[in-house]
Amino acid sequence: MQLYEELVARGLIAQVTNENEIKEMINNGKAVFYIGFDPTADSLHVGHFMALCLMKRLQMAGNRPIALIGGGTAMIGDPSGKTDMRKMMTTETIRHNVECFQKQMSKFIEFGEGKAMMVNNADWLLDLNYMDLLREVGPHFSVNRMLAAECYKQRMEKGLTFLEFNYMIMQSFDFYTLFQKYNCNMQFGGDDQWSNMLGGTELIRRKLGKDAHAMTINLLLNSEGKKMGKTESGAVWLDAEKTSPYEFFQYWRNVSDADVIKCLKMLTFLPLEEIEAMEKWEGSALNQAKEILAFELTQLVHGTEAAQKAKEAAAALFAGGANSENIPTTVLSEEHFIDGTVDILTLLVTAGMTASKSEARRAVEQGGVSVNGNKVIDAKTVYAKEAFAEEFIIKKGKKSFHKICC
RNA sequence: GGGUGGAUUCCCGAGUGGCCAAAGGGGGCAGACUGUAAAUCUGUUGGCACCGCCUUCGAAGGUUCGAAUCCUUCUCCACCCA
Repeated sequence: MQLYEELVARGLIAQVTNENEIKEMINNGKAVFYIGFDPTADSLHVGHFMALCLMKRLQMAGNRPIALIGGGTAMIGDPSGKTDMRKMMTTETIRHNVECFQKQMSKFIEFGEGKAMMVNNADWLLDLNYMDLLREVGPHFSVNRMLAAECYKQRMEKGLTFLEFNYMIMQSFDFYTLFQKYNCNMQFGGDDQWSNMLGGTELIRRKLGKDAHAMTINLLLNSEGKKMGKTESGAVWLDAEKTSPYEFFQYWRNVSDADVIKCLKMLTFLPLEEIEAMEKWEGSALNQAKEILAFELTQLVHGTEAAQKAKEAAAALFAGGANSENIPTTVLSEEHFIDGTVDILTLLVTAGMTASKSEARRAVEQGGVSVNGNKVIDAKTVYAKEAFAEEFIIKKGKKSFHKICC
């Protein structure tokens, strides 16, 4: 099976400008393609991970990847898929995020001579002259058509500023620039980027009379149609500091039945035949598939050792509790103790298991908290310092574990 | 620039002088059930020293015994006119 066919089989491809030409190009390693990443946070997340995997697959087939970091476009903020106006980011934040992105990306993709290339669109966007730009690309964009684009349509109800309206033009200008500088003839991205990407191919055709291509990958949606990779407390980050390998593992271990196979196909590098075999598993047997999914992904993101540890920690905890080296841990310091003791509410809050003492109290009162397997009944329960010499594991609800030591 | 309507707790959205920490829904959290899934049912959902106190209804002032509700100014948003 060739690359393009595999991408289709994995359910990755959403829209393409010209199927035959794209197929021909990427299957034969003739594409120079780029994917843009706007540094809107200080860590990459799962959506970026998918794009990076795609990059890797294409690279393995001999295509040349360009990772574009949007140090310039982040100054504007992409309105696509957003219902509200974004807060403008400060230039310092953007610069910091760019650095974080660069560091993380190098872990997934090999950059260097003859390998992948990394560029920052701040390098050409920041110094643009307004008049020159207007005269150069302005005539090639129809406002009527832009307003009809899906990504703006949604915003016509809630409001759209001129700043954000220009996002499409900047992204188009990126493609136009890369086409000229590096012969970049293809752009990939999430499906929400489709109209922005077409803006680029259009601009290249009008300005240079040449063809460039665009292809989008499906967004990772769960069976309810919501974007995956998000939890209540925010995104699932690739940075181990922001989302620990254990939490990362657990996120994927807990996907619903309906989503396992899809995730395996879209996110892992496991051979399709293997995944198709798992498709036949039913009921609780699917738990095994979830474990494989969680392990594979944790391994890709955090390495084999971390994945192994996360898996063992989870197994130990859910099997009954003993020997759990690798779960999230909080170390207490002197100021947590009053008269040599700490109360359970303080522990829950300090461990970050609840946001406030009130929430902690509710959890205890509703019978949702246990320490080393024993249910905590009284919210006023206190623990002496000596209690932490032994293993001390708090469990909140069914799945939330945390170790406390001194 | 002129006019109109709006800003409510995580989100949507009720509330137009005291009975408001604020209806209802969504989401979250916890319990039961279970497979670390889904569905369902129950409880809960501002904070704290928790039968009491404190802080919230865009911001700042004011009227009043008392304001999310009334007045003034300001900020932001949508719509209409230019």
